Amino acid sequence: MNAEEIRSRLKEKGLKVTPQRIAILEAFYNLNNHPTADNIIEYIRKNHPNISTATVYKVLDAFVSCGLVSRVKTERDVMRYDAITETHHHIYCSDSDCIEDYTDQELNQLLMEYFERKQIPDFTIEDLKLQIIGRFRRGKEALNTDR
Amino acid sequence: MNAEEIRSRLKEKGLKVTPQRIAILEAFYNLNNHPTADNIIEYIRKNHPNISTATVYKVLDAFVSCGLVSRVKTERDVMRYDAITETHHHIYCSDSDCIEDYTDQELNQLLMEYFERKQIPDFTIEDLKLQIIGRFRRGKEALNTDR
DNA sequence: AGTTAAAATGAGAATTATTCTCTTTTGAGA
DNA sequence: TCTCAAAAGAGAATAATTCTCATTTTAACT
Repeated sequence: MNAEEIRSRLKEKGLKVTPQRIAILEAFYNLNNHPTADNIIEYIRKNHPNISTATVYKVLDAFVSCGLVSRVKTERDVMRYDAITETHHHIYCSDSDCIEDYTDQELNQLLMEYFERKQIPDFTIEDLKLQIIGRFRRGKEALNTDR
Repeated sequence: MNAEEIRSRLKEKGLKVTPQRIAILEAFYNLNNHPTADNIIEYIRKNHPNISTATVYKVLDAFVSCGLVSRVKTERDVMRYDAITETHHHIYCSDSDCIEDYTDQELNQLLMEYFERKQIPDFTIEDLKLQIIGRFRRGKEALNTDR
């Protein structure tokens, strides 16, 4: 994902292109997984030492509003963000803060079919996200160093 | 759920029975849905005006540790708690902070069967929670005043 | 290229939820 | 009843996020 692609991503969403926004969106594509605001600040400060904290939060809000990224629900009091926009699910390690993505079209299909049969009265579903909570067995664990 | 039942709930979990803990657990059964620490504080202060904030947080942590309640993942920076311990899912209104419960044995079954077929390598599933995100249509909405 | 208005940024203060510290009190078993 | 570890209380401390407002920048329009 180069700078030009990032610019056009921003433009597509009707966002003004600023160096700060480019840096932050770039951070998403370079940081492994589900970063916190702080992860992003730390990352971008390497090359842009004077982007302010407030800006990062404001940009993140803007990105969330336009659907460029989404917030990840967690049990902790730090917000995490996700730049994957296609339907996917999350694996939450219960012995660390690691969150991994889980994408499987079959699961999506299964859920869609289920809710076609079982309507929730007066409710329109916009998204379905499965939280898969559990733990990785030792060995594999070392490979999952997402925070 | 009377005071005696609440006492024995606490004892079952090996927790010391204190008036504060009784009040807080009682609050869960009287407050509608997925309260925040603040909702609980507000509620219990009516009858126990001098329970401190720190105590409420400490008690909530204790309850979470012993599985009496669980934290609910949200996109906001307030923690919400849930006293339902059986497997269930959550309906998140995207236009309010309302979270409703969704319980259906068939869905649980469907998910279990799916993951029996599709194992996640080196991962042991402890819980599956579906986030059903969307919005209630007007009319019904007035009935869903969970914050 | 220059002008302009609206939007974005930066710096730091402010706020909010939560946690910590430390002293006092209390529950529950001996 | 006594004892002591655990729990509670008060308020300070912390951490993440939001706010304020003066300054700068973007992008559309000459």
